[in-house]
Amino acid sequence: MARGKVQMKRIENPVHRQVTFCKRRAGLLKKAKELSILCDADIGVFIFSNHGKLYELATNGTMQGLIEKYLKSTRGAQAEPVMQTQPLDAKDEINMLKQEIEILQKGLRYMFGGGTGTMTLDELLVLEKHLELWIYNIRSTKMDIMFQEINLLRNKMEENNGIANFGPITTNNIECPFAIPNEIFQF
Amino acid sequence: MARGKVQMKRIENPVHRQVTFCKRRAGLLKKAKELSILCDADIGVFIFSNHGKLYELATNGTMQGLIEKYLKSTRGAQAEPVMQTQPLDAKDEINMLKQEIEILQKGLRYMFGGGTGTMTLDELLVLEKHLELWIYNIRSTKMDIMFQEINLLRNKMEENNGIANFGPITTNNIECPFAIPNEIFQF
DNA sequence: AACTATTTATAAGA
DNA sequence: TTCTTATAAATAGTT
Repeated sequence: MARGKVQMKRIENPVHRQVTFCKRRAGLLKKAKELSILCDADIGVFIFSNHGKLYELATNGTMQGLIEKYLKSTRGAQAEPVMQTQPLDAKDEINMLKQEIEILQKGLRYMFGGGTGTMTLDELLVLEKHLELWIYNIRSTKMDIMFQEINLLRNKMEENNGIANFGPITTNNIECPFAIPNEIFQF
Repeated sequence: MARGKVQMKRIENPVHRQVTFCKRRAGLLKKAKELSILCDADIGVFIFSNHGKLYELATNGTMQGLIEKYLKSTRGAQAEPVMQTQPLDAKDEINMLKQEIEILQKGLRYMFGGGTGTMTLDELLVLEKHLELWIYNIRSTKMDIMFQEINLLRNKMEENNGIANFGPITTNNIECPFAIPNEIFQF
């Protein structure tokens, strides 16, 4: 467009092509932005260079949002390639949540282990002890909850029959390790 | 850009805006096509007019294909066949993951709050399972490390005495559940 | 839509 | 890449 007309075909010289790509890419994105502003339009552009690098512009909100809008818009007309936005959203959300779980777990590791991803034997021992304590606490709490529930049940029964006689109480995997004093049912 | 510079803001006159939209839209799509041809790039453009009408260009293949490429590119190397999971499964998975996150977060609070929070029995069971798995992984890792160390030690001893005879190997709480073949000490 | 007067974009060179 | 500049293209305002 300057210093000579350009032939509309692939530029074979790679350096030349790269330079032109840079310049025209910038130009295209600028034009897109201008159109969007002047005419209040919503525009998405993505450009993959011949080596696969992505350049993008979404004039309003995110590219994700625009793509969804696009898919909605097209499926109305075509009636067939439908129902694709939902799975996309879902996939995204799942990935995000999985990442979040990763992070939480990493966070836990940091707090207990004290840092690195590759832990030493000693660190592992410390972590293991922490977790064992944690599980112990969880099991205690489970016990507490079950006792409370038994207590409630017991009180209800008392209203009718007087005090019943329970056998040994177990939860999931654990037998209650101590005798349950009757006082526990009486506050 | 001719007969006067243009202010870079929304054109308020609707007729004027519509005309400019037409002209510049054509220009943008032309530029996109040219860039694609000249520089061997893969370009997607979609334009929604302010009244919601869609204009699009996909320079190579379909917009669908481009969008998939885009999503793959932005999502990192996940490279899944993007559009095919069942929405219901996805929703289920999302809910499960969300619940899991809740539980992990509560678990953190629970641990650092010194024990009791307000976790339900079911939540405690889930957390317990997490921790059990975690401990299992820790113990596996410990095993690996110890085997490695034994291996090193063994090699050193070989330099002096030849092959020694180890008894059953145990780590903290777990006895090694299988016989260790002598070959393991010989690379 | 067509027609220009101008502004922009940009090819080639440095 | 970036800058420069001659020229090709795009396009704002008008018809």
